[in-house]
Amino acid sequence: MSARTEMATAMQTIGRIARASGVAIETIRYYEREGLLQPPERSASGYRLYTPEAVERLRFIQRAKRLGFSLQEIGTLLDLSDQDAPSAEVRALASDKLAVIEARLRDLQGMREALSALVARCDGRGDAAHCPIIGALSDDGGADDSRAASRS
Amino acid sequence: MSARTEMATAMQTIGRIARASGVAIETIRYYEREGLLQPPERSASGYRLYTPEAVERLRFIQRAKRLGFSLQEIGTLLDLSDQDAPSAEVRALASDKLAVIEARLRDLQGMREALSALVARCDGRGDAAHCPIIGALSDDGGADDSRAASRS
DNA sequence: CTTGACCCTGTAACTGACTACAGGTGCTAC
DNA sequence: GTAGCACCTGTAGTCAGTTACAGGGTCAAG
Repeated sequence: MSARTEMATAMQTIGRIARASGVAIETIRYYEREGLLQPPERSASGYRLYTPEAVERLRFIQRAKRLGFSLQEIGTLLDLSDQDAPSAEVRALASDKLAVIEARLRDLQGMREALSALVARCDGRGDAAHCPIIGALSDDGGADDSRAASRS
Repeated sequence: MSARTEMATAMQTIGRIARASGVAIETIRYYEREGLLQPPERSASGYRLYTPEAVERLRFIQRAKRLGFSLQEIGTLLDLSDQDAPSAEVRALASDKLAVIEARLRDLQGMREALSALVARCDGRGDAAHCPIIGALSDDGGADDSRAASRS
């Protein structure tokens, strides 16, 4: 195989595509088990032999992960892409995920607000008994601590 | 149960404090194993008997969870509170957590922006091969994608 | 011919916060 | 006196996404 013949496009072992993609070897095998990568060819001795497309597929997975897709969703995305499904399905998946991310954002914004209000109210002097943070966690609002409410 | 004797402030079984706090029985036992709740008294037959403060402690845990603290951190918070430690330590824990939440928020905002840009670019017509979402995940190279480049 | 780097399979460990189950005892009500 | 809950301990399973072995076989270099 000197220069580029029409044949095999320089098959690579798992270690090479791991380095090329930045995905660990074990993770690549895991993705294969999970069905995100179709089983590659094997050499006579059983080594996995990948085409360069495998690196692209791994990069696809990494990008989708960065956008917040789970591996399962990424599997679906790859299937849709492989089968050249209607792009509306891809869009639906993406906008569902967007909605989830936005919900999570609202959640976290609530946490941030509550927490920063507490941090602002605590000057860091005195001790925990008088700390507004502990106070807020200990009891909802200004309820006096009497046992009047005990009822089950 | 002859009316209220002077003694124990109406000790409750685990099932009752579970209902009163909204925390599942198994979870309460789990918190005990994890050291968030100190082991309660036991009846002669070995049943856990809780004081009403246990419900408050469980509510503390729930509130802290809602603010994004891990159980381990909540354990620390409870210890600080129990030992009446300097409130600066509580404050430090809270502001560390705030920083983590803010970092996570920035992360998610990045995801949201990237994803909503993609969703906006896909009109849901045509098929996956021409879907800008798939395109963006498949290859960083071209936002404007000309077919020329990507033949693997 | 022997290192030593690389690859294989299969299975277990890890994190965090639970949740479930098995196998048993105690309590309450009819 | 017997259902049928509530409770006990201890262990194992769940989710997601890896990561780490153990115990081998393969390959290129010296």
